[in-house]
Amino acid sequence: MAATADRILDIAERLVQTRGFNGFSYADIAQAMKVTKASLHYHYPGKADLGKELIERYERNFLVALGTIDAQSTDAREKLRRYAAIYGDVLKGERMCLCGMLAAEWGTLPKPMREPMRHFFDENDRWLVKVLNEGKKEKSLKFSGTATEVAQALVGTLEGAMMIARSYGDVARFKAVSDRMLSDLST
Amino acid sequence: MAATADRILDIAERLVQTRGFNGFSYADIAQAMKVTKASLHYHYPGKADLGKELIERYERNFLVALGTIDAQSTDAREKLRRYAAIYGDVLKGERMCLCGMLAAEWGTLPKPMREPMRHFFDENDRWLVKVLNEGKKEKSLKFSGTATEVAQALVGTLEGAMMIARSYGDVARFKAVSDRMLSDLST
DNA sequence: GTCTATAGGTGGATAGAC
DNA sequence: GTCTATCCACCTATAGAC
Repeated sequence: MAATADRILDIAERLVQTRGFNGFSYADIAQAMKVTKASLHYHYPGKADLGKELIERYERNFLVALGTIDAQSTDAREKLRRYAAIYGDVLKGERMCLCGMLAAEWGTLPKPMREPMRHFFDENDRWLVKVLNEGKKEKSLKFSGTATEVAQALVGTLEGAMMIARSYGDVARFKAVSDRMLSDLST
Repeated sequence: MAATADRILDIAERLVQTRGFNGFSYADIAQAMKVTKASLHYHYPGKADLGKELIERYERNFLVALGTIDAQSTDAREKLRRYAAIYGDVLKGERMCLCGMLAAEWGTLPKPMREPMRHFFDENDRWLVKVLNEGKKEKSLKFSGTATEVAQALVGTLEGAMMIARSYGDVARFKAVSDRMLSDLST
């Protein structure tokens, strides 16, 4: 039954985004679901297995959201605005980006989770580079340097600003940084 | 004897910067120093006490470094370049910024460490705002929006880019983002 | 200040009944 | 699939000898 496995992921996802991968245990999930720890091991034998699934589902959902942005936006500037809004919405839920959190925990992250985590950022870069070039061509965006550099700066800024704003409990702080960045890129 | 207490901080600092506050234990420090765990508790009764001292020393050292930059730089643009270089040097040592790491672990961070951690960022902002305004006045720097917004964007970008670059083992990736940001602010 | 010894708890994980 | 029961490693922390 995928339902249980998915509920586990839902709860684990929230825990990682708020407390980090090293900051939660099977016991936390078990308590939230009102099952025993042993049941969880049936669905995900080890914590690293759970973590890997978590990242892969998160990336799938993220890519679907980017597809929706592509389908519904009129220009590249609007796409970028909506991209940043995703991060803002996560922060409003008092969460960090799942992969931003895991990047911070890189030093202790189980091997099977490392490559999938970077893959998330690679896909983000790929989409952003596409949008940035599109925006330059249609003249809704302007920037100096390569699109790749700008894309990486963009992700870095959003992840970093999010992380710091969360520790101040101040979503407006994130919004100010995000808006300024977008206006700097706008024609 | 301050020497032992300081050695403990040295080792704990490296551990937090590489593995996070939840990613190391008294046993790790004890092993590295070749003493027992019990000895460490004599110097720092609880892990939160150790963490608090860690942040406060880190901030003191950081502020000294900023003072040196103030004393030795010819203009604000140069100050900013050297500020970013501090982050780059930390990353070259395969470490994260201590407080960037703790910001990611906000959700599980012991209460006594929270305010000191934010104080570090407040002091960074304060210094950056001063430098940014100075640079605008002397025309070595240019930017839109308020100096506070730019300062917060700057710290966010450096912390975020650092975190992601570390997970790629790619210092050049950080340097590219950092350099681009500085050139965008330069006249 | 540092040690031995240990308490009391929690971590991830497994065996085997139902 | 979920349970009870249990394992063992590790965690932070303390008492008390030296």
